[in-house]
Amino acid sequence: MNKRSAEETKKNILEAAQSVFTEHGYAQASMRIIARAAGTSVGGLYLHFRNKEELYLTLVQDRMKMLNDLTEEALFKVDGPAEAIAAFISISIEFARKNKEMLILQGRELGFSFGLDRKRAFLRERRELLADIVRKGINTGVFRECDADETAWIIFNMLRGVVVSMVIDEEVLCPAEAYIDMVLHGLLRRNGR
Amino acid sequence: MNKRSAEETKKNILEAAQSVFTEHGYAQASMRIIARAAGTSVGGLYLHFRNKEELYLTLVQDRMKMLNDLTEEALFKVDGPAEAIAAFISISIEFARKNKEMLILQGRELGFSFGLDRKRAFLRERRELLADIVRKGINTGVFRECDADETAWIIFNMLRGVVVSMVIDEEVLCPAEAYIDMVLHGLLRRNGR
Amino acid sequence: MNKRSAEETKKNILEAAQSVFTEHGYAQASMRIIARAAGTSVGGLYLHFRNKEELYLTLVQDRMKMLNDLTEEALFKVDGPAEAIAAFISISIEFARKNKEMLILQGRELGFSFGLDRKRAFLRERRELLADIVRKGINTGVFRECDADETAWIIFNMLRGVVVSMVIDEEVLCPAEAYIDMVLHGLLRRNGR
Amino acid sequence: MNKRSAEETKKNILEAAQSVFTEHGYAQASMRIIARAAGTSVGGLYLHFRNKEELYLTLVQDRMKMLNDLTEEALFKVDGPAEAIAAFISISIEFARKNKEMLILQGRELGFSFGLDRKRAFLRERRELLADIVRKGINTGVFRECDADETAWIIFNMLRGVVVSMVIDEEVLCPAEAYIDMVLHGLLRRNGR
DNA sequence: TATGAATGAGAATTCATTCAT
DNA sequence: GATGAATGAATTCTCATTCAT
Repeated sequence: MNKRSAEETKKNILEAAQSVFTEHGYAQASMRIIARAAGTSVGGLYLHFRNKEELYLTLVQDRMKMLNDLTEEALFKVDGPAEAIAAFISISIEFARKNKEMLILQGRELGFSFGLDRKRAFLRERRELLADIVRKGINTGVFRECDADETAWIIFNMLRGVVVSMVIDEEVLCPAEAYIDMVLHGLLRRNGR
Repeated sequence: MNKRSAEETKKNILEAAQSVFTEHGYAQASMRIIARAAGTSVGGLYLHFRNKEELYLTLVQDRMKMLNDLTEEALFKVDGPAEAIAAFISISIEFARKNKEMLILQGRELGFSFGLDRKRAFLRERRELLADIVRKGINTGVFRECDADETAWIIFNMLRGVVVSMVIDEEVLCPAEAYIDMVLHGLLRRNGR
Repeated sequence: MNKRSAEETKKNILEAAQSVFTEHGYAQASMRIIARAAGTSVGGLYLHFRNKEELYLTLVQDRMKMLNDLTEEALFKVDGPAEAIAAFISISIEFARKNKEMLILQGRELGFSFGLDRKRAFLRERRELLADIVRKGINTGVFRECDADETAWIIFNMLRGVVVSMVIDEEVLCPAEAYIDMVLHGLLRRNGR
Repeated sequence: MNKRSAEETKKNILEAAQSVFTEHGYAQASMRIIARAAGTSVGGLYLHFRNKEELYLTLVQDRMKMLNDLTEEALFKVDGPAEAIAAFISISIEFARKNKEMLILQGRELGFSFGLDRKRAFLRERRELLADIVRKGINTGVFRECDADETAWIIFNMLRGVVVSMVIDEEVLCPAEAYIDMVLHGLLRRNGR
């Protein structure tokens, strides 16, 4: 086969793997099942990925890049820090809705290999992106004075919790707007409101 | 051996199991390793727990009860909904700091047995507790008008995200006060502030 | 405890063991289950029997003796070889009905230990008893000329088949009389009949 | 490896398994031993059979089919019910001599799965075949009046006893003719004989 | 005597990975 | 490149037997 079809096979495998990982979890997803789902052979998997871990991590990288691209694109279209925060939250929740467990099947199962480092780098980057937005909001007087890094952590963890919720709760999620509202306004009643 | 030592052994096993589960995750924590960590034999494990799942679930039940007790106690001492929210958040984060992964090693790995149902019931209960506080806040005019259930979900998921963060990030957490602040005040600058 | 109650305990254990062996088979009958059924402890079992095999074999010896006693008693009351054959068959089937698997759970599972030898001796003895009856029948002209030993084997195996049937078939057995009839008359139509 | 060698391996395994089951019995025949005997690995066994039970049952099905084929063939060549009975007995004993324990290692050990049902169906079928022969013998006046079903049961159980004897007794068997004679003539002296 | 917790070898089964075809 | 049979180590779990109490 030529390069193109090799690339296609790889894509096939990744898609199949995602659905299998999503359904069974990492440990319970056997290479045999993934191969079958991808319409290839067990050996075929090893032609494209050195081992199970690499297959999994490739998948994760893919999603991380995808989320980064989506976020970048959305922030580009947006004006002002409040809108930026709103966009960040919307994109994150929407993405999570579509990729669910992919985001929570964590490196812990994989034994803290290099994959975790990359994930951490990715997470840090996103947190810093958030912190930048917050900082800008404070500097322009749109947001109240606060520690931008801490605030970024908080919003970020809130979004991670949404992912957990999707995996565990089997209930309808509340809309992204509610999260945005909470972040922007908090709970306390405002004067003159 | 007498009953006392049986009870002690059980406690030993639970403690060892917690540390092994915490370090390796559920799937990678083998009964052999747990037995070794508990200073007992593989067979000994099965003398006290019917199987791996029961061992794990016992651990989880323990923590759930512990957290419930702590929360109840804290809320009893507190005045007003804002303080109640603050207490709920503090307690949750403090507890998570001490129990880490125990709260995130999820049912998916265990095949969605009754264990998951109990966890869900536990989570629902806590969410409802939160919702009650929020409702009271709204009714007394302390909190702004909002959907109490949604708000409870949001705060709850934020706290879950904190747990995830503890498991993954290996970084210093921002203090509970920051979370409380965010929930109570939100980000936007208030008039006259 | 004194000797009497020790003897009673032993009897208790044997009875419990029989019912457990009968229900689970030898391999699946665990000492724990037998102990529980006997209302004693696992250790208690080993106070009365050196090991599982000895417990089982004791049981088998008991039944063998019981069957021998019953047979002897019945043959004593009977006149003529035809009646003796009939009695032997009746007793055997009746006994099998009451003791079922005890007779078929065989030494093979136990690794051909000395137990098998005793069983074989028992079986040989019974076959010889049958052969004696047949021989007497031939000598007195009641039975036709035939090889008495072979005939004993045949009748004996027929009775073993009845036991197998009880274990496997879960159907109503045909009455002992039918077996007796077959043995005495055979299938072919007789002249003048 | 190609399909041919897969098929061959399967055959190898079955042959090895038969000899191991025959020697140790079902419960004591471990997959490790069977694998070693088949010159393959433990995992290899599971490549061809879902589990131990399936491996065993495949073996049993094979023998059942073989015996059915042999019987059918023999009955086809034979004239009259007496000869048919004789053929049935000869074939059964000859077959048992060659396949020994395969026929007696029982379903009880296997937990009464579907395997037992098939065995029972097989046994019932054979009993009915016998009953048909007997019925025909009665109708044509060759056999005396009797209950054909009961008679079939009796002959059948006799043959099962032969199998038991082969497994247990380690002695020379008496020839099939002796069994045939007993079934056809019975023990009692006939008039004018 | 009696108990039952503890032991550890051994069972069935799974599965990532390799490699001859 | 592609296949899928083969490997064997690792997993969970069972159980006869021992022994401190």
